[in-house]
Amino acid sequence: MGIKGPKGTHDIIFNDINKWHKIESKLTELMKLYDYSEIRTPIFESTELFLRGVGDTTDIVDKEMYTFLDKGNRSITLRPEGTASVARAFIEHSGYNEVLPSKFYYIGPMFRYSRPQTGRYRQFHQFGVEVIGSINPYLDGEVLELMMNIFTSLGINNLNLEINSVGCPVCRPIHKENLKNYLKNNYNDLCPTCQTRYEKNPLRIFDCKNEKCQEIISKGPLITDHLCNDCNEHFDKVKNYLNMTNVEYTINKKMVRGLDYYTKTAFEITAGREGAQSSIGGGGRYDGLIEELGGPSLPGIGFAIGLERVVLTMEEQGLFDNQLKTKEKVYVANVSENNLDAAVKLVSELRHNGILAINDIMSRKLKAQFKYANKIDADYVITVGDDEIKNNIYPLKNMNTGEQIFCNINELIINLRGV
RNA sequence: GUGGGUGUAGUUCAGUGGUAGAGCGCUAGUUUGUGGUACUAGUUGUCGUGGGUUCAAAUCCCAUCAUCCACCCCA
Repeated sequence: MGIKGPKGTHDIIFNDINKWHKIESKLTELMKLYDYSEIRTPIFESTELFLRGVGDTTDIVDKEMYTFLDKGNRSITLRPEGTASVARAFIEHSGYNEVLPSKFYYIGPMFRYSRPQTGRYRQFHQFGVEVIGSINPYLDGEVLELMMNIFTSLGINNLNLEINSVGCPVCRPIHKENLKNYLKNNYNDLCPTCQTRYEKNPLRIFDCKNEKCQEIISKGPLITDHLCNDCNEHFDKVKNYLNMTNVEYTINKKMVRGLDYYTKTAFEITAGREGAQSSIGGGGRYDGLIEELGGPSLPGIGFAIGLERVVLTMEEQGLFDNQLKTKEKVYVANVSENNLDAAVKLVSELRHNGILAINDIMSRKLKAQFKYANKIDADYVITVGDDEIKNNIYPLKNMNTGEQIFCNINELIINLRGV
């Protein structure tokens, strides 16, 4: 069978690339409207960046990183997410000395070592946005509204935005202690993973699917009910922004997110897919991250969306069906091998006049060339033969209507330029 | 990392112990320089890989790899 792509990777090839182009062009179009600029960071970084940035109690760092030593014995990791790299680049290039806030977007491959399944790959692609330098809750609102605008602009239905506040360094430690005190009595009834969570990161017990754990945790204290004044006000203003801009959302008081750096606003979005991998985007505020990575104390917020999942969702919702062709296609057929040179010259001339034109490169007979033109969805066929060359009169056939008109080369160009 | 399903032509799959198959696709042809339909012909396989059982294995058994699905986690 020859060599196959490594486990968990996939090729975007043939018709599929058009789906990606459609999404990507919509993304860049929207980024211009919101005035975000692209940032391109390396796909590998020092392992330490993710240990400190993402957090070493997270599953991503714990068991999903592609880490290796390079030839200089440096520990390198293929990026599992984008935020840490953006933060690192921002600090490294003293973004804090530039006008704030910094508004970035990125798009590119991410890498996580886990068992592949629907909507999940080892190399997958994320689009993400990061804004650094503003603590204003209306920024949270803007970022959320932007994310929803992306999905709705792509035509995606059944969107469900869930938001929550996970507190800040003032209120979260207190809540953590409360939670631990509450859970102490039920410790033995927790599942084994939650028992370790109890020690390392008790908030994540909210994520457990185990019924018993859910029953226990559902009676426990919720962070949202014990936020400090600052966090409470912040959360209220975020909700206000969403209400003003008609963004629908639900509050999920149990949502905690898998990355350690989140503070205050956290959110996640699904798009109606049943069960597995329904999440197509998520993010939150990370007010401590820049400082944690050695920069000044600057707040930040961002989100990432999983492009494979967007493609999947759009396929399921039938959003790729009537893709508009961007350009009309002209096929120049040659009656015999003798006319090939003339066809090539004509094609070249058409192309230099901004017309999409192609000619036979498979030595097909005339009839087969027409079949081919049909298969590749050509809109027009020009036939080049001895008589045409001699008289400078070429048949121009409209492949959709079947009509054929005759004109000279200049008229061909004039006719085709307009289409 | 845990559990389950599936590996046969480019693709979707049939074949359950006895000569390797079908649809779709692709290529060509159906006389003279014009496509979509129809008809005809052709095309690609170490039946995932390695071992075992058997006179005989695509078929049964074991292993392995790949892939898909679910859990975990996330996008």
